[in-house]
Amino acid sequence: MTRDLREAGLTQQRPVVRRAASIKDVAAAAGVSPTTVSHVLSGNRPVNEETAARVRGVVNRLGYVPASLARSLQAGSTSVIGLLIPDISNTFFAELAKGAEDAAHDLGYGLILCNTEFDADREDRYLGMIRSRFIDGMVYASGSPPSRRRLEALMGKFPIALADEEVEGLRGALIAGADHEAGGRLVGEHLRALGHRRALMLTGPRDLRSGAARAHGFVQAFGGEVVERVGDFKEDSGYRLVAELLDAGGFEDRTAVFAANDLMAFGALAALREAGVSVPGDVSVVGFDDIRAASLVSPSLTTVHQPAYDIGRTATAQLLQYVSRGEVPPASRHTLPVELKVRGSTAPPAAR
Amino acid sequence: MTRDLREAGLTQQRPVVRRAASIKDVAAAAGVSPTTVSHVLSGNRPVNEETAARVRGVVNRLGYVPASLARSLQAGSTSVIGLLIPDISNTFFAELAKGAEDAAHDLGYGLILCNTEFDADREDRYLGMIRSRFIDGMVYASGSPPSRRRLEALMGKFPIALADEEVEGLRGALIAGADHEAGGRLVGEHLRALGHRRALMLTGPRDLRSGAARAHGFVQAFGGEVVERVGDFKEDSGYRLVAELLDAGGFEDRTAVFAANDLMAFGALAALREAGVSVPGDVSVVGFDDIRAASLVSPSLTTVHQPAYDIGRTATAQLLQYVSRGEVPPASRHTLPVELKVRGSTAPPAAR
DNA sequence: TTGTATGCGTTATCAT
DNA sequence: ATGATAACGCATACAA
Repeated sequence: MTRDLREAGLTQQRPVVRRAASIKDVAAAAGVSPTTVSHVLSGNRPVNEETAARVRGVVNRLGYVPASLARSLQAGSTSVIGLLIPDISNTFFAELAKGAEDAAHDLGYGLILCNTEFDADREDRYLGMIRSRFIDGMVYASGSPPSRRRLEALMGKFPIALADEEVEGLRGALIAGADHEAGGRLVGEHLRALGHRRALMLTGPRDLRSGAARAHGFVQAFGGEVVERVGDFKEDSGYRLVAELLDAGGFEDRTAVFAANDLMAFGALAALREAGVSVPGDVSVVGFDDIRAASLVSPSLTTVHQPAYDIGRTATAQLLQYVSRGEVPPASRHTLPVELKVRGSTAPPAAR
Repeated sequence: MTRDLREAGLTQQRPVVRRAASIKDVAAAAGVSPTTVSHVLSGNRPVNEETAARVRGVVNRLGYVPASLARSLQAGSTSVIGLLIPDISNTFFAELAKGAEDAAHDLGYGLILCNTEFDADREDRYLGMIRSRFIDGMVYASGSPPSRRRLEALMGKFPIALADEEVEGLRGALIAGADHEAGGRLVGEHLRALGHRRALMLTGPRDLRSGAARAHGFVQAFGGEVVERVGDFKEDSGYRLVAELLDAGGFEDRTAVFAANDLMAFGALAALREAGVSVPGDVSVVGFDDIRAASLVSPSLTTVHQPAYDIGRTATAQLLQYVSRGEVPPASRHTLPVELKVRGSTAPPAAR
């Protein structure tokens, strides 16, 4: 339903924006040079108080606002950076984005949202913004494999910081991320302490370091027998993987599932419920991320809390520290602590 | 924990970014004029194929990418717009942002994320981006009251579209939003049909049209006795309002609560649970928005689904339709349909 | 088919 | 204390 009020005469017809006042217009109206106007506004050099007052009057009267575009061209930087993420509607990335935006805003930078939907073309287009120097830097929070080579060529030439996800085989990067291995370890210890000995692990795509680290920490600390299945971090894949195993009888007497993220854990939960398997009575389920929904589902999900906000904030703040000085950030890693949230989806295995 | 790998010698020392190649550099290296380079790249006029090939070779060799900043200055527009929202970590706005980003991307525009945290200063700073013409337009999705006058001055002068929220007293705007009144009506009818006659309504801030519309539709369709309490759309206020009423005995024999958004409904749910009031046994609770968590809480929340993605997408697509032609959008309203999601938090009132 | 000159709006440099 | 001029990097009107 669309209603156009124009015909109702409720709005005046002035479709085309008229040219905004420029510094020249102000200068002419105030009887001074553009240089003086510039200095009145910037305070970069002393101006006679009377002259300044006159200029300010004209500025107000004309509603003059300096064109930041021209300023950027002259300065060689835009004070805008990009944030590249796969999916803003995933609360993990939304929190990360919030941290990034906060950090950017604090330092006077704007943030362009580059939502890729895991689409390589889209990612490429956004990476083009940094090559065309429309943005001063990029916080990159998506480990989608196709772009690694592209990223490699950019990094070192342009200021890029990695958030959350290490990209396999990428050297020399500034990165802020959670301690994935410790997270996996916490889960392993928790399940082991509860008495579980046979587990199913749902991993993320093979080429993501974070996933490997989670798996490694888990397997090591758990000590028991672990079967791995590769998913894609989406709810569907968690569902499918578990359902398939259940159907094929491959689940056997496994009593625990560790999913590499909460979404896949939700999928696993759904598959188990449909199959009439009780959680945590028959099988315990653990996720990773601690997105908001994790504490709301029933049973509530035991998971590893990732400091998404801090990851975004740290990556951005670190990046800007270098960007603001016109430098490319050096390789360094900022590891943020994780925390195991024990909730209702884990319990000791049922006695057999 | 921060580890700097620089000292480890793992990265080469080239801190400062060297000047990128410009069109002049390409022209000189190819032995042609900048004009020709420009035309080879833009295709705006025919160029001899040999010349063009030579130019392209140099472009590749030098890694030349046109500075979009300079292009924007010349063109008078940046192909970037802003999206102003109060809180990206609220899934409603995250979905809206996704829709906006999709629409912007489809039309070749970038989107600057302006997260205000309901902070007026922050909002002002972001609105400044449009005055300085760094962005070509703004999708405004926050009805925080302090800025109405500021907004009024901008609208008509700059391309702004309102998403989701009508700002009270603002005329002449392009707006895309849900059918709030119909939503309220659906809830009223639902509760009435279940047999409820006395309800508590938790509204949003007084000066938001959407809230008023929801309340109006609800009160009218419900027909019974309604007590209203004003909240601020945050979970806390839903909790506080209900807890206070419960403590003061003001809840009386009310059997239903309609919160103007899901967050407040969650708060209400928590307050009722703490007071030992069963939902939906003793009291039914209804929310508004249908954020992801609504279907996950226990009991799952009956609520009105708002098409957040569509709202963001529609507002943005409409705005860009005018922006791309250098026009200021005319007043028009795009009303998107809502849908009642009946879940576990509503039931007939207990017989007394 | 190609080149020259000009302008976009600002700030820095160099003069006065 | 103020101004003239150049430069940022590109696109285009005009000329050849």
